[in-house]
Amino acid sequence: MAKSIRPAPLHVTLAVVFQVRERALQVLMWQRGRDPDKGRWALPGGYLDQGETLEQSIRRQLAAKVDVRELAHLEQLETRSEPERNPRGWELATAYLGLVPSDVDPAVPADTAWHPVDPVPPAAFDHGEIVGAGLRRLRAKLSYTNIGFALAPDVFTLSELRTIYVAALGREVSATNLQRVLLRRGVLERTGSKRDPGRTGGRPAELFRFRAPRLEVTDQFAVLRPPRRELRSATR
Amino acid sequence: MAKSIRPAPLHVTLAVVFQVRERALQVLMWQRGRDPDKGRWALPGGYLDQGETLEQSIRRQLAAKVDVRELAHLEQLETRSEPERNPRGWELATAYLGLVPSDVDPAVPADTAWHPVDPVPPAAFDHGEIVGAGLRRLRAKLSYTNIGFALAPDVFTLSELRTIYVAALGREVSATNLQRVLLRRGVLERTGSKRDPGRTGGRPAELFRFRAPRLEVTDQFAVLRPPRRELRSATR
DNA sequence: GCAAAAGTGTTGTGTCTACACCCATGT
DNA sequence: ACATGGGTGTAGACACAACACTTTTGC
Repeated sequence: MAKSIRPAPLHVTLAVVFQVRERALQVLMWQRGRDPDKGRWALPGGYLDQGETLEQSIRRQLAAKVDVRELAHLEQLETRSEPERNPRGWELATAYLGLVPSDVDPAVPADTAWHPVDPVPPAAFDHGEIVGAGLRRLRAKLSYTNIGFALAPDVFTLSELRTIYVAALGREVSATNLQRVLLRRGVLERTGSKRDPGRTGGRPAELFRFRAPRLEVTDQFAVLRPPRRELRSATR
Repeated sequence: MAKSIRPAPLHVTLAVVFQVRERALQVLMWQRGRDPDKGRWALPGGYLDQGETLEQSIRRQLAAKVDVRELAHLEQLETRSEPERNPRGWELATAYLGLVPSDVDPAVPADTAWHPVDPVPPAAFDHGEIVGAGLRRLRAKLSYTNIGFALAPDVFTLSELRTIYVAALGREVSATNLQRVLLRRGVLERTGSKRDPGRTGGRPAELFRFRAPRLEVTDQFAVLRPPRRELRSATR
């Protein structure tokens, strides 16, 4: 068979793992101890093993290297193939987007840390561009899907959710309108219970939760909508 | 170096190439002459060569196999990795979405043909799912980007454009509203000239063209829009 | 009572669909 | 004249941002 003589590239999986921490969107990276790009920050990941899928591979890398089993969402981002992307040799990389809810604090190895994403930290190889791609994907999906569930705790007040959206989108979001948009779409639901106000007082906040724990498109036909008849029978 | 002993999967690139032909969205496939999956239809593509990028690879495959240089748009779709996806052995596949304007008719080899996409033809391997992914991507982008430029001729009447959107979306679209939506967004512009009516008469149709020949997001903030102040300064 | 925090009422705006109507041509 | 295909006017639906206002607590 010709298979054994055909050259094949090495293949790695990488993950852009985001979490909202201290009111900022942060990305998990580790500091390279060796050349090339020694001292720069790299995305977690590693080589694909024989017989595993890309998703199994990135889950394995994340579980082994950074004890992140709290991954609430994981989706494929893109596959990079520039021959010069790794100076050591030909290597393809398939990147994933991972999201961790804001109420957990995974233990990470000594060389690994969370970095605010606003200025992307000096990154190894093409990892800075990959972080940018993850950021664009996350921000887009925040407006037309329920992806917020993967960044938020199980239950939360609306001002907590607002903090998360502000951090992730990098701009102001009003709690008033956030509530109405997400409730109307059926993305959020009220739990019925309330949170005790602090010693500073104030009206007790209602607790909400996301209705579905999986990604759903909530605003499928933002524009160029199908005729109303179809909408009513198919979507409603 | 450890590189030479690490097992790496073979890597192929595939393309879902769509064109609107005879008022239907069709996909380019070739019929396999050998097992596995002999007689079933497969997407064009082939093995990645050393030192080339995925995009170079799929462009080479398309140019060599099916003389499609009229590709008006090409974007990466997804990378598939299920170990059993090719029974002959471990093989990853990176799929691309390609679009051909409706006014050209590329010459294709004898084993290759266009297939209406409504029932996806009996496909080899996981190619049916890949066609589905391409279809979803195209349909979504038709509503929030200018991607129609890649399916339409350089200039066209609105009823011609309507035919293309109807075929691609698989549902009714009114020419009236299509015109207004696309004109308002600045996606379309009038050429100033008109098309002669046939011998059947009728008011001569204005000719339009897409303003930009590259993909642009035209409806970035479909929902959860940023505050008006930011919109005015940044977008307008 | 008053400050603080949360939630609701309401208005205005922009963008879309739907449909009636008007326009320009060939026969 | 009138059939035919193309374009416009306009009303209504809807979802959103903005902001004033009300509710509920602690002190």
